[in-house]
Amino acid sequence: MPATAPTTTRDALLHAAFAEFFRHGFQAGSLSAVVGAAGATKGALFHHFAGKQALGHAVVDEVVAPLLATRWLDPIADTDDPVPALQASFRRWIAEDAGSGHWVHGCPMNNLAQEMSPLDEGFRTRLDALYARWRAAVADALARGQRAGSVRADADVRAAATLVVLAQQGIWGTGKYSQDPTLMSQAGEALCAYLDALRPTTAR
Amino acid sequence: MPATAPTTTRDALLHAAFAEFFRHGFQAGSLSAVVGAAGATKGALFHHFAGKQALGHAVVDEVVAPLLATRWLDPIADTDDPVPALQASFRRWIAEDAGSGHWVHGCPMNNLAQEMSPLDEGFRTRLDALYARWRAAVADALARGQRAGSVRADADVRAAATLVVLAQQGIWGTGKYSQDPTLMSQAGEALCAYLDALRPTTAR
DNA sequence: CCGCGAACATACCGACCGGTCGGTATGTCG
DNA sequence: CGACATACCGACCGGTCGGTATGTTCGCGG
Repeated sequence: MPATAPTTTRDALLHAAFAEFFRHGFQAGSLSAVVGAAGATKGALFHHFAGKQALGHAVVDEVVAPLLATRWLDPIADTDDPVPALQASFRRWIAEDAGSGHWVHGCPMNNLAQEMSPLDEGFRTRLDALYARWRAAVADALARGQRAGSVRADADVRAAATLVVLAQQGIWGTGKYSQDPTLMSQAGEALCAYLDALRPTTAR
Repeated sequence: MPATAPTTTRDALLHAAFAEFFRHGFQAGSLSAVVGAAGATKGALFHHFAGKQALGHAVVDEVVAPLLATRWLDPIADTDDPVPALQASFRRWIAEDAGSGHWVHGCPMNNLAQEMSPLDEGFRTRLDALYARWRAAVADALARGQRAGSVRADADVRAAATLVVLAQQGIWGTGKYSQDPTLMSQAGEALCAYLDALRPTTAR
């Protein structure tokens, strides 16, 4: 076994690449900056990844996808009352990103999807699949809510799930260009109001 | 006099730059490609614009802003019944972009806002102002609807306007990564359903 | 008819990019 | 201990980028 575990250098590169692409975009992101931030060298990077494109794909698979799961999928995976769960997620992550300052760079997943989808089919299929999984998770949670009586029976769960995910893109995008956390949370509250309308009238 | 009038060269450069930045983004967009598409030269470009940044700002001021006005602002400028007007706009532009194929590149204004806002304050302030004007136009239209009785009096027009504009970003973003016009129009219909809920219950 | 500046064109520059390649250090294995 | 593999290093390459310096054309006031 080598002195340093092989996964450590690779992971350092992967996370440095995620940060670099998050801040500057994929195309404008510099591999020299990535290896610098990771404390590695070009040789190490090209040893572990076939090229910039492969590095980007690995970032989606191994960094972005788990982030999506912990942030948005897991919190609604088992709930029978999805409306407050979704509202809590939105309020929590809006507040957290506003506090950390990460919000000025938008949503990493949406950034990559918007920049790379028309240019690289590998990026597009990966990110399209992630967004489809996201919509399905929201739709499933809403359907469970319908069965449990916490969501109106006449609600179109597929359309609602599409709107929720699409609104997440819009909210983080709004924060990015406005650099105004007030506007961002106002946008979040507008979505929360929409979600409230999905509850049965008796529960309101 | 040159073979082409001076304003024509400048306009050709401007529109070629708009197309180039729309397809490849601002940073990845090439000035050589711009001058090639415009049938001009580097000398002409740097004669009319101080640099790539100034060219980009001019594209926002002189191409994107008028496009926003004709597409989204003018159609709701005077209406007292904003809900069907907004729905018609969304359905029309979704259908048009799906037909032209432009939709795979998303929304030009949102593309620039997402890419350049964290990097260039000149872009950010311009695009932030355009989005603010957009939100104001929607909110004004909804307020007129309230006065005319075509919009529920208890609706929060500011929050609704924020959601409508944010949803536009999300819908075009969804079309871009999914490359699925069906999903895009489904997203549009989800928003139209939300808009329907803004009408008075008696009108439904 | 002349000069003069605006409107271009052409040739070129340095910087930086992703990617390559010869080499090395540190193992493992028979 | 020799043969080989993995992990990593860093100088270097071709190419493209935004930008510039200089030359040329041409309408137009005098």
